[in-house]
Amino acid sequence: MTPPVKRRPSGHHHGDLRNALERAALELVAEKGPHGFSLNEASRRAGVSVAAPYKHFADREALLAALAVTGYREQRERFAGAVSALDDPADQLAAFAAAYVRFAAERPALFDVTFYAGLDKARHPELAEAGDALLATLLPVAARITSGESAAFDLLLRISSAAHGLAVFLRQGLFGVAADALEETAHRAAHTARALIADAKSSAA
Amino acid sequence: MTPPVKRRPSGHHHGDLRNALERAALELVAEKGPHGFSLNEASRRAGVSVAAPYKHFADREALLAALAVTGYREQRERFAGAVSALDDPADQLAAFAAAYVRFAAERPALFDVTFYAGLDKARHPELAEAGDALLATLLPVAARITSGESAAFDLLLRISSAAHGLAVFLRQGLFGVAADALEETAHRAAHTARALIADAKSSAA
DNA sequence: ACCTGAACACCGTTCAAGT
DNA sequence: ACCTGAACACCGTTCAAGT
Repeated sequence: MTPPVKRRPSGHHHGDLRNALERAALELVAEKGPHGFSLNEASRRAGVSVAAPYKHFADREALLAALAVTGYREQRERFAGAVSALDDPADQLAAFAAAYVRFAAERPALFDVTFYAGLDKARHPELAEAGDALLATLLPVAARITSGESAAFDLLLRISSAAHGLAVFLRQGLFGVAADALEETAHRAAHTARALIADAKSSAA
Repeated sequence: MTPPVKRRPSGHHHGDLRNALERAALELVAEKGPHGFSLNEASRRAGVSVAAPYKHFADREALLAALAVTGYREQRERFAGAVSALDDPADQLAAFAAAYVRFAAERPALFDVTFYAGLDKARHPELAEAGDALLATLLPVAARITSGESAAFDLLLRISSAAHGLAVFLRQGLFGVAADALEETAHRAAHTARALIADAKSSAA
């Protein structure tokens, strides 16, 4: 039997304060929204002083940025999974669009932190990198449909922005999109993706 | 010559503190982003005590909600203008999509407050109303293209979410969309709208 | 009716000090 | 190396009091 990890030598921590803080932060966002997160409250939940986080994160924003990187990474994994499960590139992009909406619905706190925490990309280059990695995963798929790299980027941007818009509407209940209309909205994203693919093909012809 | 309005009887205000606070708030958001706004700083800029705003707004969120209503209203005006300048419904919806992107680029602070301030619609029914008013302006246009109210709503939702996604990407510099690529992005939104219209027509046929 | 002054709990951040 | 304790400026909000 593994010993319980509850006791920690007072004055030190259990060795993974960084992760504990990230988890507490995500909890807080889930409970009170991206604005309800405070470093002090997260410290309290992790059982440390309010000064402790500064040994692991430069400031409040840096913790959020770390979570956002996690968000991008999980998106990339989901998208890669959706792509690798199919063969036809149009099917793959439609699945990507649906997965985008599903990510927002199934990981709402992570989605909000990643896209709604007001993180400045210029101040957090890791975010730009994570975003580029996402793009790099999908670009080859789009390139199998279009002729030319530029057209592939264009198509991918259109599908992504349409999926993002639907994901945001779903998250915020905008435009009459009910928060529980996940399947309908995911289907809508896939449908839109197919329409944009058809348009890209007819433009190329 | 109209007398300068600078002097105010100390102890009272110039009579429009509410507006002065809203302007100061929008200034702050423009300067430091939607999270950089504080009621105290806005009070300072308006030249009143930190308690004064509470005679005009229930709390910090209520001020933001008032600004968001302004945002929806200005959007509606812009969209109505784009629609009334044209005759063909497809042209009108394409112009609407382009205007959506332009609003984000030309009124960034207002766009951010309206969509990125984390306002809870359940707690601010005025927001839901303003959003519905927007929808009501565009629905008849979409209905001229589709057969049936439900299909019109569907088409409008697709065009709006695509435009919203592009607007967000432009505002946040996501997905390689440069912040200064306004015309290109507006054109992209219009193009996407036309593709979705074509798809709606072919689905109906 | 509209505003001030003072107060409270809370937050982000810093820094010297402890182990 | 990693954390605490105490401190600072700042914030949202309340309330009694002033005119």
